[in-house]
Amino acid sequence: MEITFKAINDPTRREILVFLIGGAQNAGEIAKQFAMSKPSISHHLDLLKQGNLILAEKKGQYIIYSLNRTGFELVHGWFQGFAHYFEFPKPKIRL
Amino acid sequence: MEITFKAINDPTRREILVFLIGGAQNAGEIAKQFAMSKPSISHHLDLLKQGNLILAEKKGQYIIYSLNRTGFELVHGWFQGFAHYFEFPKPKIRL
DNA sequence: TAAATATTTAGACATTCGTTTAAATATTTA
DNA sequence: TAAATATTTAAACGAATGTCTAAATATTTA
Repeated sequence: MEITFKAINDPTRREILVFLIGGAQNAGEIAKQFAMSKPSISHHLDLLKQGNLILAEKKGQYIIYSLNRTGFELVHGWFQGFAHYFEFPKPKIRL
Repeated sequence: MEITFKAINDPTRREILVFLIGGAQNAGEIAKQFAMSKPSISHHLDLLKQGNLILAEKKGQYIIYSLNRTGFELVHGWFQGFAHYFEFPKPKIRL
């Protein structure tokens, strides 16, 4: 919980997550999207992984990162309590 | 956006939000819930307010805090993109 | 096996964050 | 108007965070 919220807190990490909506990518491709050193991105990927927001799969010399359902469901679940309080309007299409 | 995620990042602030699901409360009543000084809670309330997660209304010498839809909708909206990616299961009851 | 490529780990450093105590402001009550 | 109550603002400080460069590890290719 704590580590998941922490992972989401950083803007670069949120951008990484949004980038991965487009599909799984290796660390190098992810790093290319940002004006930041590879070690920094590597560190961000590590925190996202700790928060169960992404998965890492080694493929040869590459590591492929993809979105991980687990972390998102955790946060989604936490927000459900407030959803009831506010009664968010029903989405038009299937969630 | 940034300030809203930042506000949600801290565990004490998340607890304050959950506490307010039970209804609006003044700063003193909120502070009572935590083993922490009042100025600390006051600071947390300020950040939550900045993130549009709570509203503050002065009532005599008290200040009444309540949940603010705005911030929650902002975060909810951000997560929608991932919801589509994962297709979260439909909730059983109305959101 | 040596060189090249992909990625992480380690260490350092400035900035941000959460907390505290003390003081200030605002409102109510005696 | 003076005292009491509610809350915030200010200043200080240690801990956590994000970034960098340099070095290490793992894999592939020549």
